[in-house]
Amino acid sequence: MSWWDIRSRPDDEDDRLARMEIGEPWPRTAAEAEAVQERLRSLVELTETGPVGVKFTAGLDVGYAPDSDEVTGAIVVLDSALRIVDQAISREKAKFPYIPGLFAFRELPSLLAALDRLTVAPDLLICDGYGLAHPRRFGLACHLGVLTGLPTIGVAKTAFVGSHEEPDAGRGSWAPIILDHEVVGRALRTRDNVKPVFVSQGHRVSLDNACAHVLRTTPSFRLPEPIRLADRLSRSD
DNA sequence: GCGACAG
DNA sequence: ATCTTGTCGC
Repeated sequence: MSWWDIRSRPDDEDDRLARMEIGEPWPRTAAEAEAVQERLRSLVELTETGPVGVKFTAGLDVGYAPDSDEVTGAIVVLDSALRIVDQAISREKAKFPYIPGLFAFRELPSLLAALDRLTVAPDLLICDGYGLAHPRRFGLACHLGVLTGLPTIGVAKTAFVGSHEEPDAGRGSWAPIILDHEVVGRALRTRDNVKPVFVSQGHRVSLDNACAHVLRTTPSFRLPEPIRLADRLSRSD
């Protein structure tokens, strides 16, 4: 049995929750984690249009080792020509199990540690997962944005919440993702005749610009180059 | 109640 | 996410 127990109850409500917003301590139960999401979601900024001349774009991903409970957070920073200018990893024991909707509590600690190890400060973070397109409108990209204050975008490889039409076959085509009668993201085609990716706002970037940044950083493959490279880095060694 | 469910 | 044989399609 693992050290966590998602069935156990929190003891001392409010002060404990307030401290958990900044990760002291890190939530241990699903109820605690959901409460933190409910409290932090009001801090998400969705009306800013986003940075214009982005110099350094970071891609973030987390890799899992086969026979351990270790996670490896990886970040790659690219310049506007998509050349690598910095990268960092952080490997540590997982602090939360994988639970759909609470994904961030598993991946955030190693990503924040890796961010601390960068020497080049990114202007924009592209996260592997969702942002606004989330049951409580607070996916990994929103959470990372609120904690760092940086503009963030969520890019996921599979559908999670909401529904969407099939976008046209050409690169750049898209269809809105609808959840509870609201637009929470887009299914965006990044290559002709290839499955779309799922883009949603994280923090301080409009949906239009989020999609523009995704296309700008996706010259060759299905996924944005920053995420591809971070994924590769998270598996190395 | 049952299945589905970002990585 | 990761393991992993075979299978289907271009």
